[in-house]
Amino acid sequence: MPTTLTIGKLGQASGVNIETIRYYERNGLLPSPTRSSSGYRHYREDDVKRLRFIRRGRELGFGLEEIRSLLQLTDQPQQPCDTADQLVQKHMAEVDARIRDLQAIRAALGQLAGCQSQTAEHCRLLEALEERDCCIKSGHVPD
Amino acid sequence: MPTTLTIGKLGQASGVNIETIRYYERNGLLPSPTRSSSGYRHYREDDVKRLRFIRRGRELGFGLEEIRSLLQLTDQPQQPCDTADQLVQKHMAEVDARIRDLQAIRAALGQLAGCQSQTAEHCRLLEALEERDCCIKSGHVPD
DNA sequence: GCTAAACCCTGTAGCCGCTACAGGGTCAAG
DNA sequence: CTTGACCCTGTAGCGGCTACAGGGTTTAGC
Ligand SMILES: [Zn+2]
Ligand SMILES: [Zn+2]
Ligand SMILES: [Zn+2]
Ligand SMILES: [Zn+2]
Repeated sequence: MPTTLTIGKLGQASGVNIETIRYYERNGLLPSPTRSSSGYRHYREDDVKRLRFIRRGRELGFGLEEIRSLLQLTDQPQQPCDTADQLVQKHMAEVDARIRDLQAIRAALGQLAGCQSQTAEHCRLLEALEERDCCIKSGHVPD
Repeated sequence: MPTTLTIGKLGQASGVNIETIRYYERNGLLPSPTRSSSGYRHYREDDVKRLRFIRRGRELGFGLEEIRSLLQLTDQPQQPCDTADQLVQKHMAEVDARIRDLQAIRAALGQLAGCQSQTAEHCRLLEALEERDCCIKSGHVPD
């Protein structure tokens, strides 16, 4: 049982791509690990936890800056957590807004699906995008 | 009533940002317009329509490549429109998937909102991201 | 001991769809 | 004739990765 991990093992253990791990290091989300004499990175178990933290944050849709401030908070357990809670609220509102936008898009697409025309001339989608008042408004029905 | 438009007027008429118009031209979505002797772009009414087409496509969430192929189709009214219809189906499935993902995120966030703890140590969000079995699993209730 | 595969390193560039400059030239109103 | 609004090109940045190229290192098998 090794006490340190190479970047490949860390990737496996955390479920994060190797290139992404290096990217996080460059961006200061993951501390620079110790290096072997030949320059290989060597990680500790803590780094697995930290990476998994980041990954779950990403899965919830948080941005890297938000995750950065959450990570900072975990290092100071006695600090008040209202910034974290505000982050949840703000993010939840954004998610709600995106869902609403997508549902509007989805509804519009539903109107355009199931085109009966065979040709572009009276295609539902194209008429809608061109704002042509043909089949939809004038009641023309394609063969 | 001018027969040609400068890029600024085109932007106003179409609701598309000037920089975006030039970007579309670079990417071949909008044909290169004629130029005045001093190099200014001069657009025709058709270009307004084309830009509005692109804008509505974007509002429905289509990518520029998809819009490019739809634009091609509008120039050939006798062509079959099945590629357009398949595009709608495919895109609608993507939107549905995206909505489902966001709803899962939204539900997870709902569980994490309304944290009662005052400190980071027992913050709902942080415990969840750290996968710590504290308040949630062990039933510990913060003050 | 040697070779081949599997791993690691740095640095750079690409993805999408814009947006924002910097550093110039041009045109119209007063 | 100046001022300000417009226009031009070219380049770089956003977020969050991902994919090389072109090297060096370690490890397993023979
Ligand atoms: Zn029609
Ligand atoms: Zn159709
Ligand atoms: Zn707790
Ligand atoms: Zn909290």
